[in-house]
Amino acid sequence: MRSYKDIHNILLERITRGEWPPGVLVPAEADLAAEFGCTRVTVNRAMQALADAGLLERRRKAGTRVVQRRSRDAVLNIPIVRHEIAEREGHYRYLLISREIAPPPQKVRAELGVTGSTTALHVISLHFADGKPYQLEDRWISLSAVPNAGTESFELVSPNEWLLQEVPYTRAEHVFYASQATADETQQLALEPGEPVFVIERTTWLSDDPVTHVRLIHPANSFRLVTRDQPPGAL
Amino acid sequence: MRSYKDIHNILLERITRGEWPPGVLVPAEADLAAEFGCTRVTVNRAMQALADAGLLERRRKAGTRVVQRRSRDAVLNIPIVRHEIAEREGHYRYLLISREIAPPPQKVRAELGVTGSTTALHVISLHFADGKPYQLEDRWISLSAVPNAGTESFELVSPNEWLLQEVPYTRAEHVFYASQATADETQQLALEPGEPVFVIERTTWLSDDPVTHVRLIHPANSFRLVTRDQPPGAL
DNA sequence: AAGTGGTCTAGACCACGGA
DNA sequence: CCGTGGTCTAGACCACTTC
Repeated sequence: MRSYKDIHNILLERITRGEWPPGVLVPAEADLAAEFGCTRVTVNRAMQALADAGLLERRRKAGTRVVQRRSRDAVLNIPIVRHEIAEREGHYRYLLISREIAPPPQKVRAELGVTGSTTALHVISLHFADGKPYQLEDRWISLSAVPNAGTESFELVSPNEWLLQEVPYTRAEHVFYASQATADETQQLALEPGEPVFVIERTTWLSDDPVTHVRLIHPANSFRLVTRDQPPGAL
Repeated sequence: MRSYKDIHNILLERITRGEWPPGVLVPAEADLAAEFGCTRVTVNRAMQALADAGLLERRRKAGTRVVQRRSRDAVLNIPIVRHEIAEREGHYRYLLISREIAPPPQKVRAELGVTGSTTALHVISLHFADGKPYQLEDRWISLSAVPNAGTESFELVSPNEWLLQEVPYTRAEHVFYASQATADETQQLALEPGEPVFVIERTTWLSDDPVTHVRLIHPANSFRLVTRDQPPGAL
């Protein structure tokens, strides 16, 4: 028996092997159904999966073509720091540095899409791995989107972890970059002056309502992001 | 009429709104089919999409549960440099620095999974945006996997672009990190001493056969990676 | 044993969009 | 127009896995 997964894998191989090079028109569903001795629906299921993965482009009447790839995708998995460190069997420690309600600076207001004198919750905290500073978390939380955050002290649970567990989100944007540590960061992360840091900035929304904006700052020498190893279009 | 996409979106909303919190057992396919007035197959299609996106966990007999999320995913799009710069309406220039066939150093051998005295093609090149160095590309190409590369000069087309067009791949691994530029890098990227750089390392395979390993080095002050803005589990 | 998801078939109708 | 993909239904059988 040929399942749609079998068919998917056969087609995937034809693409990755170069038997069906980019740009080429592949046979119609009906023809492939005949070839594999199954229904058109089964072939459709397999081809849709490949289209979802970005390997095929399908248009009615025009048929299905192999996509000409102009870029590569990398799927990053950004875990909760505590789990990340625990998985490496390191010793984890969390420290709350400050917590206050204040109007965010201009830059953060732009990210969160809030105006004027709206206040938000500002939490700065530090995550240690084996006694050394691993991540500085500088976060603003919208109190209108997350009123519960106002009564959470964040002394024992980091905002990162608390939010991921408590607050659903519909959209997230990430920016990654390298820079030199500021004076504050140098001190809090116990760095040498001028040392590079790796920064992750994230903003999340709950259906167009901004929830939180955070900067996660890591000493460059102890931090790397690695893609989950997942072949494109695998089932 | 309720299509499987409608049902998908309804269920997605129930999850992201918190109506179905993490860990909870959701109704069986048959029940939902009754609720939406459609066949079980249609509900199945919708729920499978949510399971593929990692929002649901399904097991026969045990039923379907909302996943407790322990991390966030970020989908990065890493374009060909030339397109990236062209899209910003910048001026692009490419320069081949060196091209030689040699045995790779230990580190690269480990990445490529090759042994001893196997030789490979080593190409170093530089990509400019508006006259300023933007990316230093330091690449090793397996000549057994890509014999064609031996006859390509790479004087006009960068290896990055040539490979993406010419050579299919089945798997890719990425590592991202920040560091201080080495002496060579400082000189080639026209940096001040000690300036930070943002490094992308990538290895690709064609069905367990290593194809290429590359280090892409960017001046930190002109480079940031941004996620494609794609809600989790969208159809 | 029984409940749940996984998948197939056969036939049907529709929606899009190229010629 | 009419070929192609998109999707639904009804019924069926199977494959797990928990009870």
